[in-house]
Amino acid sequence: MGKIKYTLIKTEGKTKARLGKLKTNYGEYDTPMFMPVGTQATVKTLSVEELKSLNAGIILSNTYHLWLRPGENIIDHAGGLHKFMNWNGPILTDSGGFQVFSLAKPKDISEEGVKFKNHLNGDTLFLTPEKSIEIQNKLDSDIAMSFDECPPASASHEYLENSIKRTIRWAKRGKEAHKNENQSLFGIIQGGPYEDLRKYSAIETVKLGFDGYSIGGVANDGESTEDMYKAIDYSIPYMPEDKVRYLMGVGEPRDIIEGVIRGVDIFDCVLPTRLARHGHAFTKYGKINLKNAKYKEDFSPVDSNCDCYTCKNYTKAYIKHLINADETLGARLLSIHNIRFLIKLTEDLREAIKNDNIMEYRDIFMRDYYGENK
RNA sequence: GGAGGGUUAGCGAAGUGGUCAAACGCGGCAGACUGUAAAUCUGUUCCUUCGGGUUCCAUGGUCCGAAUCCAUGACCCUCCA
Repeated sequence: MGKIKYTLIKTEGKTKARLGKLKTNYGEYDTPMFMPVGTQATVKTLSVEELKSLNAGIILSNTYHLWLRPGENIIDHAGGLHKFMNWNGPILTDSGGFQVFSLAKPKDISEEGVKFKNHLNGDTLFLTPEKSIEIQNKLDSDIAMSFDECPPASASHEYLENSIKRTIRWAKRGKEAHKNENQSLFGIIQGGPYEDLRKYSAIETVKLGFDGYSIGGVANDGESTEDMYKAIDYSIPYMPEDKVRYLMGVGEPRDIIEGVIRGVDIFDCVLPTRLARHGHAFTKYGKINLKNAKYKEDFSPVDSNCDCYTCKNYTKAYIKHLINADETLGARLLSIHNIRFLIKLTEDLREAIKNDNIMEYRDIFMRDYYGENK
């Protein structure tokens, strides 16, 4: 048991795409990798057996949500998050940084920490970098994230400059508060789409010395895809080669591919499970909406190219019926498929890196999925 | 046999003289969703060649004007015999 260890195996011939290995407390995993999100200590609608069957590696959980419910002490008493949720694979906990964006107002953010309105009962709460790390230590996840401010896409250069500096000070405080020797701690690079800010944030964060680094603030509320790629391109050059690189919150297939090409190793996203609950499915030929009337009598699988349990056993017509009837099995079957789709995408990307033909892979994928040649 | 109440768009249900092609809910049809306050949210839902046309059980009437008032009929419900 100990810290996570990243080993770079090779870099793809013509791009920055990296093939790597991640040694964790719960086994070794290949990167690039997609990590399903299970905010409340559950990947919504899925059992851990189902997750395993998808070849999932690391899964995510969330400090803020588990802090409120059931409380970190209960999870501690249960023997940690792995035991509590019966997941014997690696877990990464987000720090609550995203909730700074989604629940707090700018005026609630101070040097000391962030004032939240408890979304369950309206109580006023205060989360600090130290508190976030302390909670994550107790949750006993394998990877803890630094507590950062995740500013909205509309934030100005001036606002962002102050914000990233504070986030760096918070990262330092969090690192000093971090006590769990079996838990890795990652730093987060912010700075919006600005080259100078990303550079500054990356250099200063790396100076503090973390076990891995992530790029944040690219998938909050309508950042353009262009700005996301800028954020990656401006951050990557300053991120160490021997540490894993994590692009937070990204899961649109195009963005995973573009992220990998730019040198990102791991991704997480709520998209596959949320889309599933809303009746949508990723397929080789683009995203489809099972609610559409045209699938009423379509007795073919969601994606005939897919190897998942759902595609091997169920038809579009049946899943459409389940979604329309508001039956939870529909959401579950589509969650299985959508997560598998993204994990399979990363498996294919690893293969393409091995074969030094990731650009060709991208072009074919884009043509099939988006019907374009980008 | 007597006394009341009712009939509104696919369904349920508001509306009781003009601002009504008719609230709202459901259902239907689409769209959005990127570190999950998200099994949520948004749009649309009589026909249309977008000028307009035809509607509120049916027919007739009053009125400048009717889903709304009057008459008759049909059907439904409740209570009394």
